[in-house]
Amino acid sequence: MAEVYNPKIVEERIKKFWENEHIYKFDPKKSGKVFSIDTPPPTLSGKMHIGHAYSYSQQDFIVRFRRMFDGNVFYPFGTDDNGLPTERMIEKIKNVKSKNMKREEFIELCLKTLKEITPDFIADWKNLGVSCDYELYYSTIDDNSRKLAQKSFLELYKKGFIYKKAFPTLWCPECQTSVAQAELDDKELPSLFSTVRFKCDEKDLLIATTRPELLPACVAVFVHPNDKRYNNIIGEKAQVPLFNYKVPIIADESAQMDKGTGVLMICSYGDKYDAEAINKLKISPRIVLNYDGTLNIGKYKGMKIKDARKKILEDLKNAGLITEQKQITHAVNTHDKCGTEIEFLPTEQWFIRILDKKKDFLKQGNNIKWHPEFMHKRYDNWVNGLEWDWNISRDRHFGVPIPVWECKKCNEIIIANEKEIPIDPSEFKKKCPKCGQLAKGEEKVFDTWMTSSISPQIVYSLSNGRIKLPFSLRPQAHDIIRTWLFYTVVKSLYHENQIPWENTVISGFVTLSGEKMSKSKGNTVSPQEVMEKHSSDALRFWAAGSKLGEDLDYQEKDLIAGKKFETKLFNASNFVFMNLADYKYEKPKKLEKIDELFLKKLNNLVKSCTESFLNYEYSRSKLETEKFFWQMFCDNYLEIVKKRIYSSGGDKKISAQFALYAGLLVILKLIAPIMPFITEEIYQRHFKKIEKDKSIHISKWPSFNKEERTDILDLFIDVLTKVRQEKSIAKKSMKAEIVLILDKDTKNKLKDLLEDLKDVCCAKEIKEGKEFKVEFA
RNA sequence: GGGCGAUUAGGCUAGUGGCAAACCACCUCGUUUACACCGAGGAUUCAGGAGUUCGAUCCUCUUAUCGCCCACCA
Repeated sequence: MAEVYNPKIVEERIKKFWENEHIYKFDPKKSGKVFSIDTPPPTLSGKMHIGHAYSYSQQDFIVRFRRMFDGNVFYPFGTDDNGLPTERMIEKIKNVKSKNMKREEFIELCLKTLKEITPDFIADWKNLGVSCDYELYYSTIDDNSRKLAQKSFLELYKKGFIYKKAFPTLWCPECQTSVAQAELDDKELPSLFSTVRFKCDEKDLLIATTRPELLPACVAVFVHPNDKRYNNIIGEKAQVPLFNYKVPIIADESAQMDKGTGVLMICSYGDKYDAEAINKLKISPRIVLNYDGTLNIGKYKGMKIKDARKKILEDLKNAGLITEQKQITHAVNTHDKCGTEIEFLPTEQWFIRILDKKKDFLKQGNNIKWHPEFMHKRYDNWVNGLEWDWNISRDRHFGVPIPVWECKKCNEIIIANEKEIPIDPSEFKKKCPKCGQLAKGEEKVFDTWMTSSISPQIVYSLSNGRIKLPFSLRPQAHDIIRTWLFYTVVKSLYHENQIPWENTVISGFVTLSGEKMSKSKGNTVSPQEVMEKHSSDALRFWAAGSKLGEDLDYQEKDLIAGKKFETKLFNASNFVFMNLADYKYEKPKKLEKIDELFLKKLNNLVKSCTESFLNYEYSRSKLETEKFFWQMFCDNYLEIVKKRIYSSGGDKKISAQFALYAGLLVILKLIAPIMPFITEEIYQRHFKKIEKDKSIHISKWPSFNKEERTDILDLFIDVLTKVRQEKSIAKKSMKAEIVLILDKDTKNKLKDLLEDLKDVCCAKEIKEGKEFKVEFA
């Protein structure tokens, strides 16, 4: 009984081998070109999910190819573990609320928890065979990252790109922090659209709203200047119901006549346009919301927004102030981290100026090569739609502190000295150089993207100057084009006045029965279970099944296909080496014609796969190699040379053995980036003693010549197929003996291959006749 | 409403200006000197319309459906 391939044991062993032998260790001393990767640092949140497995596999295909092709890759690994996502995770697993804890206490808990969970988290990446140099490691909260993030702030501040401003900003009442435009999601939510009775000179002025709780925040009423219904009251005052104060009625074109009643209520602050209008008209705002999303006014004080809305509607109704109500659904902006509806609150925040540089960002985008190209448009689309400068401050605890002090007396801003970073300014006061008073340290921290957007600079610092900026490649998924990718471009432009990387490859998503996977829907697949059940190689094989940027449906049978491929590779390799027992690893004096043709075909495959990989088309390469291996190598070539190997000797046999050895090795190398474990196992078992490279993954990518003609072999296969067809029709065994009749032309073309044709067709004789025919004995 | 993408066999996906493809599933057969599996063969397919072309699944326009991103939040 043949040995069965056991991926569970093999993959574990191979993984340890790579680790112990430091196969993927970056060698700064090695000369020549380095292919450098700005690896995405996954957000530390429990476990790797299938989307990670999908996109990290895809980037690893490319990197593994480059390692073999270019000889040296710089492939670091980091974890993104600060800021809101990390806080939320810690709050969840430790069942705490950061806002209820002392800052130092919470930070300590975060750091301690991270230490506990990080190794297990990274283990998933290693299990998947992602070939990073895990010793080139960073965390976005470690000393070096904090230092570089603060340094980035100091530099940009000095260059005038950073400002602090009190401004109605996007605010999440759940997380109690300001957020950035890029952190907004849309949600379709049901809402009650109520028409409310305002008064103007004792006459009703009807205004429709979904936010009655903002009535006390109303500071003005807009009507369209051309709206005949309201022309006559422009300049007069309207009385706000329930709260009984007067606001001006102003003509403004932003009021659309066909929406609601055509009268628009301006509140501080209902949305961005309210904020702009109030700012433009220099009206003083009426702030009715607290940071925690409760109201601060009258009898509604302390109520949450939704409760206050209910209560106010009730009170309006009781006072007969509602004329109409209908249920609608409308899209609202929510916070992508927690799903809470976003509010606008005036707070002091730090911003990086980006709105005035849109053209430059578009230009930078043009200088990067996008794979696939259409992802570039998404970037342009985002840049064109920017409406806010980048808010980089968050009112939270666990993040990189903002290295500034502010003197309350003279409003002087004191930035940290570059020598003292990383620093937490909230821990002590600093003397104001102007007035000598003690200035208070900033308590806000940076948005996590402030740090991850300098990932190229962070990993550059790990390379001791061996790497050049820009990097060769940034791989990532498409959901963070507007954040990670965009912000990295911003930083590189502002700091180094260049693009961060020459290329970017963007992965798609994983779906299940056509639907996007998400925890809330509960339709997720655990990559850990898939690896356990089907092997990491099979998971990667599946991930190689679609192109860059394309979504892929998860189907278990694809995993089974990968597993079958492993079995086939394993068995074919064993079979080949069974037949190489007496082979002296020498070249034959003369190659048999068919062996030569087979090697030419192999050459063409190498050429095509190399071109595909260079073009980031790993799926094309995988498909071609898979087909070649299964059909050309196993089903045809092995069958063709079997008899020659079994029963002949001398140079004829050596010729076949030579081609088998070379063929299998090349196939293994071509598929090695996709399935690193099994190819390594076979290499170690059979090839290592001859090839000498410590690992197949640091061996040289097969070389190739120009495209070779193989028509004769194709003709040979055609004839073979036809013979098999005849046997199938006749319901005969493939081993049934025949007499084969070929037309003169065909027979002549195949004259050097007739012996092989006889062998593989089990033909007693090949005769020349009028046309193709198979005769059974 | 704007942008982008997709639509290929029963399912999931490749692909090409010139015979439409792999895998799984299905049907028929064969297999014991690699492969409790493997092999051989078979049936079935380019969303609809118009245009460019000798020729379109591929290029252009258009319609429809689906997905993603953005905008809309009175």
